[in-house]
Amino acid sequence: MSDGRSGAGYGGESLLYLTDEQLRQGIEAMFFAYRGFTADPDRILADLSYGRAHHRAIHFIHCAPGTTVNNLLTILGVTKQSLNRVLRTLIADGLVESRVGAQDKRERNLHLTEAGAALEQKLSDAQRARMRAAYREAGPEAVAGFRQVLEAMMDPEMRRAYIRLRDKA
Amino acid sequence: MSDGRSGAGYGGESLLYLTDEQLRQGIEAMFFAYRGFTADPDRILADLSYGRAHHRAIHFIHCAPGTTVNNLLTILGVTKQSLNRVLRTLIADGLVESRVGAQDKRERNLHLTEAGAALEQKLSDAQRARMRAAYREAGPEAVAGFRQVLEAMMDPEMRRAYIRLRDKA
DNA sequence: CTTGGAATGTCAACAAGGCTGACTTAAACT
DNA sequence: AGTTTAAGTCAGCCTTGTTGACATTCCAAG
Repeated sequence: MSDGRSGAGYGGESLLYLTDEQLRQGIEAMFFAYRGFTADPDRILADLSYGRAHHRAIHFIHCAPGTTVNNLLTILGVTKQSLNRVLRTLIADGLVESRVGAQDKRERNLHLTEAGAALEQKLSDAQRARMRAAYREAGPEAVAGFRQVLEAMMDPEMRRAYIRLRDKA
Repeated sequence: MSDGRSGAGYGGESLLYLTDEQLRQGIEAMFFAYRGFTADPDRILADLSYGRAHHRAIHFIHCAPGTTVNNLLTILGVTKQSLNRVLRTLIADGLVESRVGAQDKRERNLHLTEAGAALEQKLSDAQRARMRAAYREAGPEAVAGFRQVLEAMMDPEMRRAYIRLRDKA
């Protein structure tokens, strides 16, 4: 399994022969890049004594206003108890509003308040600024490739969720 | 290379104009992809009651055998107390060996034992398998772009560390 | 109509792994 | 000799994951 090289796939193997070393570099690139990716929002959140979990909740509530707790759970891939803790503080702090469902009263529909939307804006401005700079530096074709590889790296279920969100916009 | 258009409704021509929506999609792609990226090793580690922190330590000790604690600290971006907790269990479990430095006896040079190397192999085989599949699916040019964007997204300091590791190999 | 099961959300307690701060030890440098 | 540096330790805190127990609501079968 580790002759330092990995087998060739169907078609065009001469162009795509992936050594363990090349793959290892990709792994490290993901590690370091993800750190950069989260660094700016993390700094903002630290001042507010929130964490990355709060950011994720705010992000997806912003993208899908009125979503239920269960929806959010699936997207975020955490337990409902874990999410609930974060949600509770956001609601207590007046950033998120939780309305009892109209048809099904078991559900809660989640929305950002004005204050919540303002924080969302601040956080994503910071994150987008870095992303924009990286996109500009790398160029359009690199960006297309970037997105293709990321998509191929997702778990199938998450990939479907991602595509659903993408196409809705 | 000249038509520059590849799926995903992402036209390269629009890159001077990076809409918030396009950037948001990139942000979500990073989020979902990173989850996939860590999923396989996480499963293996859970059975051993280790966590991602142990994986990272093992990974970088493997890449730079004989590295010092201080080096590792800088690469991983955590405090020595945090790293020490992880390192202590790895040493106690016989996966990592800590040798007093030859020239500077204050330093400790870290190496994987045979058992440590075996676990490293198992973890990175899993992670590489996914990476390889994603690379194959996306194709060589996408991979080049992927790496370029990731590199541009890193903090400058981490970028230097990344390049140093890359060029050493 | 009632009742039992499924879905949804909440509360409590615990563990991993970050963090800070204070301190020790040993070696190196000046 | 005195200072600085590398490493390790102890204590305690916070965020954010986890399970388990529980309350509420809905719906469908009896």
